[in-house]
Amino acid sequence: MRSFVRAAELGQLQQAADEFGVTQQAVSKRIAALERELDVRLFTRTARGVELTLDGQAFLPHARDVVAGVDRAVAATRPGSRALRIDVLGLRSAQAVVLHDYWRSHPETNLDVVTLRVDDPREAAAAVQAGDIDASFRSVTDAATLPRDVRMIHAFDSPLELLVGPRHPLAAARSLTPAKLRGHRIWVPGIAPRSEWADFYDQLATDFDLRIDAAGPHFGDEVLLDILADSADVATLVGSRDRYLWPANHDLRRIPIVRPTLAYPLSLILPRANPHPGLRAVIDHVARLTPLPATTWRPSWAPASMCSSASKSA
Amino acid sequence: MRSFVRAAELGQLQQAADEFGVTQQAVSKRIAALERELDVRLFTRTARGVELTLDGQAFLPHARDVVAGVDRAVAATRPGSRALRIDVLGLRSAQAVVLHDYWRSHPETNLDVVTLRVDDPREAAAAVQAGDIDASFRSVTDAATLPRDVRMIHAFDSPLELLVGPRHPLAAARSLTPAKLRGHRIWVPGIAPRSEWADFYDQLATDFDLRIDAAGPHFGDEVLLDILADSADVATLVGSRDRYLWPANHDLRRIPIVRPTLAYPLSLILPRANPHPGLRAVIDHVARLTPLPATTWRPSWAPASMCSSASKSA
DNA sequence: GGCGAGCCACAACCACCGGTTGTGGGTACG
DNA sequence: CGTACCCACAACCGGTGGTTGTGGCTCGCC
Repeated sequence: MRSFVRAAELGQLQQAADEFGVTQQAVSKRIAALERELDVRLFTRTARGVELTLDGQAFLPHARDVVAGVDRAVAATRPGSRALRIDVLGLRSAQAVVLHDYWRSHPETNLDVVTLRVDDPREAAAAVQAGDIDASFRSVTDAATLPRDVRMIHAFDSPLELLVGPRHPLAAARSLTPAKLRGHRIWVPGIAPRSEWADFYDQLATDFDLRIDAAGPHFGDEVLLDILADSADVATLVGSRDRYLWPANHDLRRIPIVRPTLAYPLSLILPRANPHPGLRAVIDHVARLTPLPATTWRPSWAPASMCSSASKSA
Repeated sequence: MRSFVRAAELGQLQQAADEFGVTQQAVSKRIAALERELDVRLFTRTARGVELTLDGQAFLPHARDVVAGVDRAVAATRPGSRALRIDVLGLRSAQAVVLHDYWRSHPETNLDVVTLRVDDPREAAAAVQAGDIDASFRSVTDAATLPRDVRMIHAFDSPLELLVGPRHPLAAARSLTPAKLRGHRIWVPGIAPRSEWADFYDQLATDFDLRIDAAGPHFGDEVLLDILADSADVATLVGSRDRYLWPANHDLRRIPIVRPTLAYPLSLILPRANPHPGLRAVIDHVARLTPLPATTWRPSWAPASMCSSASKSA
């Protein structure tokens, strides 16, 4: 395809061959192979070179697209020149959704979203330190435990919603206060002990006298959603921006929690020295997300909400 | 790359190999070759399959992009399932610009713009008839000469502007009436005798008593622009939507012509039976272009301006 | 008009890529 | 603790994709 594109631009196989450092015959065979594979003629051969046929003209932009895509793909892994790479906790998490929003409003940025698949923010910090990733969205319970080379800035707060099946007694509510959850069983599987989420739910249960069951392994979202859809007494908590309900909707309901809103604080871990230049725009973007009400509940270790002033410190 | 994408989705080389109808070892070698070429590890191998590394995660969407691009590329040439293919007279012509506008407002359409490189509308009609292209923007002086299998509908009128260099006596005008052009030399090179353009300029010269010099070969836009920029007495006519002034601007001026506006009529030639379904939207789009004033001059063979009702007949 | 200069295509040749089969190592599970 | 399953490595082999050599074709120029 590279040969085809270049030959089409130059109008000659010979020159293209020279540029690629191969013989004219090699390029001729490449084109011939391409034509054989597509079963169309791409060039009309003339005495002074080649000229695109209709099929060739139609093919050319797509071929350009492909070679550019290949270049982007290899650039995405080359340590020196690689795109902005940000770690999130799960591709359907609120962080991922916010990043996706950012990318949609800035489609020109070369952004790769990855998941480290580790719970511990310190491991994420180590990956940032090592340069494996440029930044990581995490909730850091104790900033002092981070390595010296990385720092952390508050990104945004993710408000929680209750997710229940149609037979649950709270299924019809339009919104709920935390007090209304008292006595109901809230099941949040897959929470590693002593992780950032465990701490969060511990405090939440204590402060509002809730019954949050964080035990048991997580067998995947689909299993969880299946159970919720069938159950009349199990509910779970999800971030309002989390992208759930993906497989077959299941007729589940998301019910906002208010007075106070419950917020899970998310910070961005980034290197103290030479952060990726593209990070600035991302930070600005998350800082402009609609702020939560002043009465919002946050865990004790949450950083003070900085609103849009956070971007200044980047 | 296909193997990589599929293996990443399935989490196993084995299954991917089964799908591709090759052995597991073959896929393993493909992945290994990719990793060697990129000089990164894409998968971590586990006992129950493979899992993406960070680099692999970053690479995956780009790889998906590439394979999708390849699929689009081959689809663009396959006769059965190919994209909407429309012929225009030059990639910088008003027709091409209008199509580009259309594509920008409907990025999802798979549109290929090609140039047949023939002047004669009947040749374009033959290409439409043969199925080489789905439609062609042309100015047809005599609809009766078209083959029975194709038909023609009015697309839009392209208003003309005068293009002059800074030293030309008319260079300072904000707009001009055709009468003001009288006596000035207008040079329109590259017009084949008895072509649609030749007829157009003949009538124009006659109706307004102008001096239009259509002789001489066309050595390319750059040469024409060079000559215009230097000359104090040569001007030319261009469509207001034509994408000229491309190389280095040359300090040329485009001066609209009004009272009356001079319009070059463009029709769309399309097959009478089974036109490409995507054509409807294109026709609707060009029909919605801002109409020209009622006093607009058109050549005698121009179809009556149908405004937006043209789309009905598609 | 004949001739040389550029092109591209075809033929023959050969290295190596990309598939095959066979086998071994590692991990999870009953 | 054996079994099942998956991936990697080795040896092998045909075909792809490069090379050199050559021929045909079309310009443009004496």
